[in-house]
Amino acid sequence: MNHGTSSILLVEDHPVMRDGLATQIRNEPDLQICGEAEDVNEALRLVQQLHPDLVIVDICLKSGHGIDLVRRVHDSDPKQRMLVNSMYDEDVYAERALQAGAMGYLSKQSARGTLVPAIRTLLAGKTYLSPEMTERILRSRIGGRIEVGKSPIESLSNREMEVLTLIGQGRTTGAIAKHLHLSVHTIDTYREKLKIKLRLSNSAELNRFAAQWVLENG
Amino acid sequence: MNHGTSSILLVEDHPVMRDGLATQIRNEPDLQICGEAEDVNEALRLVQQLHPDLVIVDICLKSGHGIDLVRRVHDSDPKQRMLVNSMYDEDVYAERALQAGAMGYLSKQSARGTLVPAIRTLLAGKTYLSPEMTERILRSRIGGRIEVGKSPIESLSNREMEVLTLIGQGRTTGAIAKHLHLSVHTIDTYREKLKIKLRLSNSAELNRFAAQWVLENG
DNA sequence: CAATTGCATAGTGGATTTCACTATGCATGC
DNA sequence: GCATGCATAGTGAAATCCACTATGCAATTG
Repeated sequence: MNHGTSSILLVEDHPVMRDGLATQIRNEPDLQICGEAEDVNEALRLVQQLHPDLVIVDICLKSGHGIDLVRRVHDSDPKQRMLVNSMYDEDVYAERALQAGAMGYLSKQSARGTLVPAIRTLLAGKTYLSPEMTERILRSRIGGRIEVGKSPIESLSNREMEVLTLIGQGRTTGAIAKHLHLSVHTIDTYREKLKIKLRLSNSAELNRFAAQWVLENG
Repeated sequence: MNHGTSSILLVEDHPVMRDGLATQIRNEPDLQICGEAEDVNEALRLVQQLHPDLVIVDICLKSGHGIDLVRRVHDSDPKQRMLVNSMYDEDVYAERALQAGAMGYLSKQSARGTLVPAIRTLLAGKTYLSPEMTERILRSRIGGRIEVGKSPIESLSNREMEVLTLIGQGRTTGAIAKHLHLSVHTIDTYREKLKIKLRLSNSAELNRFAAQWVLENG
């Protein structure tokens, strides 16, 4: 597959962002965009149908999380190459993305012009990470020593993080339940878990923490 | 200024996103990108130097917040037209952006192809908001026109402001009542008053607003 | 001056959320 | 196979939210 053109599927619900990715990719004669998807279901369908050489997934999609998509694609085809593209400042999602089955992670900080090298690295069957991320992950894996400034945020599960974000956007328990198609009891349980993990003593503090967190990180 | 080409300054620290914006703008012969900035200081310098017809500002920048930039530019030149571009799902920033002095707000949800119409609307001296946002804002201020630059915070009484601060510190209704030696009912009434005056639709939004306000002021 | 308006305070009652529990099914890991 | 963690959901009592009404006191205004 490497000697012809390589097909790329874009999963991105932000139109301007999609244009940005497309523009950079179209400059490369041997790369071709074979499809675009805006949500998880559409993306899953297209992956099955087109079997692209590479899928580029945005972390945050309208319906459902990018990480979910990565996991589901990885479950159905562990060989599918996926590059996760994050718009957030902080790399709270990097390790999660890799664990879910992505082979590369591009953060907002990534310098102009890293997209194409990242794509080529993945197409060559290798893993792409920014130098900083590589450094960070290696240090945390090998040393095992206490990481300075490590926030309890990182101990949150994906679902917990998702709920935290929604709380921080000022949504009611009921609204969150509806949004995620879950019982209010379930959201309630997540709130309790969040309070324990983040060492907050009541709902008011959780709301405040979530609001600040959303302001500072996506 | 409207019969020649219009100059646009991009303030965006995400390279792919910048490409996306640039691609769409370059399709229009009468629009010209006169500069690009990646952080607040560079942006301020370029605005002073180039006096562009329009500045497009991303909400979240590496160093400092996009809203800050909008406020600072607005303070130095209230006539400068600014369009805020948000990558977030929810419109937590929309009203803040307008209050800070922006004349338009594009969210992630904005349909493909709303960028150029938004630009033209601003260049024509009008305000651009998505239909949903317009609806939302109009509903919350029936009769009153949109006054940018004036915060509803100013309409709060001293006691109301005090309660807002305490809410933003993450305190319970009960805790606030005890702290101020008042009945919980009274605090409850203040909460309701605050929601009305600040045009928030429920308690969750009030908590979020208060937390953000305390972060930035108080 | 009487009337209105705004503020601080507090109550009622039904709907919703919080909070501290328990519980099940499914993975992962040792 | 047995512990641990995650996602999900329920129960019941306490707290809170939310939309009302209400009172007393100031300042403003016609």
